[in-house]
Amino acid sequence: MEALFQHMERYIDLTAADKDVLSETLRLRIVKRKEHLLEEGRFCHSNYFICKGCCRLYYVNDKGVEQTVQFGIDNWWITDLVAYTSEKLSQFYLQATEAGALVVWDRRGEEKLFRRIPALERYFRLILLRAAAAEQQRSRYFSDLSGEERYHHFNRSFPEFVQRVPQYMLASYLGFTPEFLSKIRAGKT
Amino acid sequence: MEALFQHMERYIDLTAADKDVLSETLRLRIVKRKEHLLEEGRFCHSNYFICKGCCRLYYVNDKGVEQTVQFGIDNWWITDLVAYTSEKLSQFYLQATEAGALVVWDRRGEEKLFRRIPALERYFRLILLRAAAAEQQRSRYFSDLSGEERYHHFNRSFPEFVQRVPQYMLASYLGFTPEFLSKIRAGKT
DNA sequence: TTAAAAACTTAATCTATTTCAAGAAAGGAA
DNA sequence: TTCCTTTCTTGAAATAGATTAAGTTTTTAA
Repeated sequence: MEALFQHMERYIDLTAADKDVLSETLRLRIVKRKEHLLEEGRFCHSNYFICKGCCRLYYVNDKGVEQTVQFGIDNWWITDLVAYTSEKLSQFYLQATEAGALVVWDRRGEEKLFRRIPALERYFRLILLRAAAAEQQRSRYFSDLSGEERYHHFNRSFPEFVQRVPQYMLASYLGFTPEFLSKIRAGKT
Repeated sequence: MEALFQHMERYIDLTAADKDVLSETLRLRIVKRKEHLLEEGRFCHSNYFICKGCCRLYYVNDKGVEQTVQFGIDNWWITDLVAYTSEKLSQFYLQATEAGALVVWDRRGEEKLFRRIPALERYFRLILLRAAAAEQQRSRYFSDLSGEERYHHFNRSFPEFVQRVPQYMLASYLGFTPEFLSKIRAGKT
């Protein structure tokens, strides 16, 4: 929980009272490797802050193949935002790819929190802004680079991360097949 | 400007005084077809609310081809978020694809506005949340559908919009070449 | 410590999409 | 209207990456 406070304090000021309110309202969840936080066809009541660990948002296509659309690591928020905001059934799975600890932010009770700690509006505005900026960049790399270039670029940008997840998850995130990633690696290392 | 107030009031309450402050701080800008609001290599001081019209964010790749990464129409905000938030030089062009009217939100003066009208934090949080949710959906369609399917899906979802922009802009936005789009169209309609 | 499951590799074949090149149509300005 | 620019079309040849299938290596759980 301390990890979340520190993250928030990068963007806003929190009083001791604010932290008490947050501690009382939010709860910690310990997850095992491969544990699901959300499955397709379920309602999504929570947004998750990753204190420690790695999660991925993925879906399963008609052929039964898992496609990862987003990764989250320490100090990121992750959830199925469509399901979370619209109260519709989720079209995604949310899974911990390694053991870790999360803070669970519940949609029910969210408004109360925003009313009690208005600075949270700002906090989420700012992290969503960062995410949107990152997404514009990613859009660009995605259309500008070939699959192979995309892999090398990602590898250079996040070398430690590439070690943390299975290749097949990374491949689908980067927009190609695991077999192709295997070839890229064979060609260069 | 009235268009912006109406949009804000979908998410937050605005007093008459709030509107006065906004009117005094923000300014309206009329744009012609093809007019640029931002060019590569420039600083980006503004975020734009499109009252009426259509804009696109694009870059020019090594081959000199324009790649559209985002469209905005009536009631959307658009800018180069990396350049806007980091105060670095822009890597994108922002262009009006048709004549229109925009509200210019200036970064300098932004903090003052947030302090005077704290509800704006919430407004931007909520629209960024929507954008992030839409982006997760888009990510999914992008990896799940073939180029041709993506075009048909987009065409079905936004039929009126497809008429509004040149095919080559749409093609790069959908992730393929104008020639290919031409062939898709020839094949069906 | 071992068996089973999960993850990765390799190679041959196949295909969606790109590239190139040239011409046709449409649109705007004069 | 006419010209000039922009946008769109068409077809042939090339290619990045997918698919399939089988085998190998690594990891996990018992």
